Amino acid sequence: MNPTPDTDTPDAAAPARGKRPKQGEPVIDRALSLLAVFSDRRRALTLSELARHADMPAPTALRLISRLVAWGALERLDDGRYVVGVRLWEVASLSPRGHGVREIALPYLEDLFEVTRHHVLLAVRDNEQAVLIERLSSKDATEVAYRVGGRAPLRSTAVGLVLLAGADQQFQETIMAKPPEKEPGVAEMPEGQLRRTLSDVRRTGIAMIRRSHPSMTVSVASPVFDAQGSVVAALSIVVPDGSTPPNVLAPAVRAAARAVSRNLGHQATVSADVRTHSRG
Amino acid sequence: MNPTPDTDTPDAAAPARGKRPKQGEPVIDRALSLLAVFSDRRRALTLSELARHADMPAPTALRLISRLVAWGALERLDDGRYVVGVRLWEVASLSPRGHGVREIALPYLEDLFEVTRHHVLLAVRDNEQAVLIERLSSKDATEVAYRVGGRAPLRSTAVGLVLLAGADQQFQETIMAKPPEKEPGVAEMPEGQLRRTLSDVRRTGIAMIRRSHPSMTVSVASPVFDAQGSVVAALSIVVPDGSTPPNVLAPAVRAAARAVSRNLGHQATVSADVRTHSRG
DNA sequence: AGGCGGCTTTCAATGGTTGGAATAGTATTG
DNA sequence: CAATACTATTCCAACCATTGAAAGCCGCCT
Repeated sequence: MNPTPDTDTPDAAAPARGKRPKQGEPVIDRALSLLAVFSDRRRALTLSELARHADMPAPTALRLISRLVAWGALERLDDGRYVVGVRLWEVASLSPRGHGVREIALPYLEDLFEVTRHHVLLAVRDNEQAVLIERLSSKDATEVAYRVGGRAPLRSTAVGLVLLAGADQQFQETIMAKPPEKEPGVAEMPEGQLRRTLSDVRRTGIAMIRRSHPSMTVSVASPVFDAQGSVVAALSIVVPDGSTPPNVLAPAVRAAARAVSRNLGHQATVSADVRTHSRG
Repeated sequence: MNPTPDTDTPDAAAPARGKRPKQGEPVIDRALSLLAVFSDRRRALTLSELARHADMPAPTALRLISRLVAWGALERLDDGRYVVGVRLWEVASLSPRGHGVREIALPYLEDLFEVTRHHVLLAVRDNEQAVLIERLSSKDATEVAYRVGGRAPLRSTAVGLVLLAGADQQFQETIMAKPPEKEPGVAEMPEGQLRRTLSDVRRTGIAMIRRSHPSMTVSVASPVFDAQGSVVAALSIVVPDGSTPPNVLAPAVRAAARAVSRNLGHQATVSADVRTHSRG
């Protein structure tokens, strides 16, 4: 029912035909932005949802998605919605900092978990946050804040503090220059105290955080080193506040972290003089 | 090199300039084929290696890779090589059939593992193979054939048989029409026996495979169902041949698989076919 | 019985993409 | 130390994959 179906002459000033408002973004970026739409809360999405969130026309989204589905990066459910596919998961499992450390650490995490029956976590740093690589939990454990694959702030979690303490100086300054992420149930640390804490973490190999939010818990974390002596991950245990005293947990966590480090090729050199002088 | 270096006028018959040998492949496919180059054996690759294996010119590969790195799908190591990135792993962790079932199944896998101290596996089907989603192993367990993220044949592994038995009829016929994948250390099954085996698996909820290759082991697997009653995964245990009798393991594996199924929303209806469960 | 929303196909215009060539950097060899 | 070989990176003109409005479908709600 077009009100003016007659005149097929758009006349002058009507280049409405070939219009391409905002071409210019590389195809890959668009495809990746489609993947980025998926989140903890959005695990199954329709075409239009994907198109909307990735900010592109439906036909374009469909074409890209079809390719992703053909390859296996996405899968289509019976109801027409799309989910992240096993093929992508498969490739991602080759990520050294993802499944790589996980695979090596898992047996030790299991031992720790079996002995304590509390949450055991493994996390790595990605940019300005910690990413949870693994979490072992019994069915009846306390409520926990983070899920595997999720992100946590550096300044207000035990694993975060460990990873931050192990990062290079410049990065630490960058982080401290920024306002801290608000984290519910965790006391915010003034900069001075944070610096002292980080220094302590480096010295003792232990970070500790008490939080009250999802539930009253204490987290104890310890760094995992690679062969070059860099902190590549943080191992932690989360227990209900008041159950096992933290100072009892610390040695177990440290021991587990050291075991993992050793398996990563870290030479647990005795204290000092670990300076390598190579490349500027 | 050029026999006529003088005249800078290419003159006629010099179409060497604009040559387009084999353009025509969508950009995404190329990017994905770069990701596909990574494998268990190739976890860190140089630009030229990637370009070679993905069969594309280095500049093209570089451009695509740069985008992938910018997004976090790949990461660049200090030595210039590329590895799969944490960001990709993060998105992949949203895969329902990957980390999804894993997350739900993990506590039960842990229980089973803790009691038996043998390998516990979780696998899903992707196309014509099983993909290993999770594997719990103690540090001192027997040698094992597959790694998490790896693939296994459907016809010659316990999890494979379970997944095959749970697939739709048409798919099963497709598989059986093809020559079986050669698998070292596993006796090949003639079609008739395979059909009988699959039928047994459906009836009893248990598949069993004895293999001699990496070491002498027996695998016992059982299906995991979703709310619709489809087989979405297979749970299995792998023990050294001659240790625990398989008929002792079967109930434990079945129970664990059922527990996972229930958590996935499966209503364990009492099937008419299963009137006597203890096969006598 | 019509409107609405989402999904899919079509197609001409075009700009992102391409890859040879050249340059720069780096490791290996004589 | 030069020669060699390889890899990584930049450049750019030709061009084809990509684009998105438009229109056709389909199912659903009213």
